[in-house]
Amino acid sequence: MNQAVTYKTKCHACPLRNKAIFRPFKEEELNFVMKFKAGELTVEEGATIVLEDNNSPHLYTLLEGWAFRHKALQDGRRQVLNFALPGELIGLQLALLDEMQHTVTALTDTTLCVFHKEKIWSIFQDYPALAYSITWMAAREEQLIDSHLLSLGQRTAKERLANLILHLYDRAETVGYAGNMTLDAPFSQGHLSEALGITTVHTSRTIRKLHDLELISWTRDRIRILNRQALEKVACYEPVEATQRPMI
Amino acid sequence: MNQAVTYKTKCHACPLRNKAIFRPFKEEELNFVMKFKAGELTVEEGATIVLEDNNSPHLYTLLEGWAFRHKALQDGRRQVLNFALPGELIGLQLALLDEMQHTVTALTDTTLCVFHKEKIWSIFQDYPALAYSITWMAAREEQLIDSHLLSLGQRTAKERLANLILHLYDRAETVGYAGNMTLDAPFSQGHLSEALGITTVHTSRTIRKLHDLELISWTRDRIRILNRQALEKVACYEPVEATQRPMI
DNA sequence: CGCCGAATTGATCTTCCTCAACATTGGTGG
DNA sequence: CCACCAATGTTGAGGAAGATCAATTCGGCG
Repeated sequence: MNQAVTYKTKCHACPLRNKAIFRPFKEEELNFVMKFKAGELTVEEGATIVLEDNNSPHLYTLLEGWAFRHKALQDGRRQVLNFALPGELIGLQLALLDEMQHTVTALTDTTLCVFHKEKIWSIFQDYPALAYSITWMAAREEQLIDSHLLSLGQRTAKERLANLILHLYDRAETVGYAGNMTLDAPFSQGHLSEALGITTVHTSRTIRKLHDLELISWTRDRIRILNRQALEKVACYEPVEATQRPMI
Repeated sequence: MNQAVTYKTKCHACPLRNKAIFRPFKEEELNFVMKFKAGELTVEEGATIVLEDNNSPHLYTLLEGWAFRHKALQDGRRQVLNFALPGELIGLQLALLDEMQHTVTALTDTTLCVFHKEKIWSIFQDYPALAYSITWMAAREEQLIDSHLLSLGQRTAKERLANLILHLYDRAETVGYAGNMTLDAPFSQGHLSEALGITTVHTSRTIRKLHDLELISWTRDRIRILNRQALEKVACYEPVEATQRPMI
């Protein structure tokens, strides 16, 4: 399963923490996280990070790359629940509820920080500030899914697509994966379809529509927003405000 | 806004805690929660409990009745994100993220336990077990939304409805709001439609289909499951297992 | 160059929406 | 207690959004 454990990055030298979007860490907190950290993991594009119903003993923070959470019906229909970007926790449900009801797959080659999930309890006992951060992140994830749910339930395909592009752009920008109206998009139209709840055929046609309206341009691995204002209008977009957030 | 504060129920005499579904509480924990509790609130059917963008200083536990979380687009299209039953936290996103991106409305007359949200931090500091419970509940809520998301994205209207009925029945049963294949259903077809992401017209027709298949019966305020096995099949249902859960 | 997976396009079918009329229910006031 | 009203639910007809099926085309890559 294309996974390799290494111990490269020390938390103090964590390349993520410098990003403006993350709340600064005290020396003390860093030391604590270091103790909590079990190692580092590299996962290749397309490989599974956490499998549904699989009781892995780990909890992760995505350090580098894209991943996505998804969930399938018995007959194979699959829904992408959300995309994950660096700084986000993976496997929290598993750690807390002792069961995973979705799968997480690497969209690109990824690097992850590995934690032992049994130690999560010690965080709650010894480091309330970190425990609070974890809960904060869980609540934020819920917000993201809430708005995705609103999309699937109420928006048309075109609105959904426009919305997803803007949403991913904004999130990717905070970690340097997008900027200058350009989003490095490692997902295929297939992934997009599964997130939007429409077929690939219809996704292709919908992209074309936005393209013809000169709102976006689309190349294999790059999405460019040509007219943000108009795109937001199509999307009925409500921006995610970008206050500093915690990270573990 | 039809809200009245009282101080009736002492946590020790909380009518909910006896339910088998909830994890037993130590005397010590009860005392702590008592201190945290600010009072009790009664909200009438149809009234708003927490409003989007409104920075209420409170966090609630639903004690009695049904509520629902929903979120709307500017043009009025509205999506029900989830229904809330006794024992569930309301307003956690607000308490943690300091902003609410959805509204919570009482579906029936409800009673709520009121907490001051600033005190949430003291829970994390002084009572890690309770903090853990809060996070647990957040993670579980995420699971529920995940599976709702799967429905909206991948299931047909008929499957969605069948699924929602089973899901609500199972959840309601754990708190005594359903049993014997009968669910006391305080929601209108309108609410159901907004949860399923389809129009009321189509909801009505879809109910009729399940009715004609003799899977359910439907009266104004009561849904009866006539053939659970067949209904599960239609729904592609995956049951929520019912392990004991925490409550605050 | 040839292959394979991903993307595009067209034609047709199904699901669900829209609009509009009508029925039913529960509540309210005379 | 009945009559009326508003909200909710039902039914029909026609239309639009999106699915399905199938045939190409495109774009890396060995």
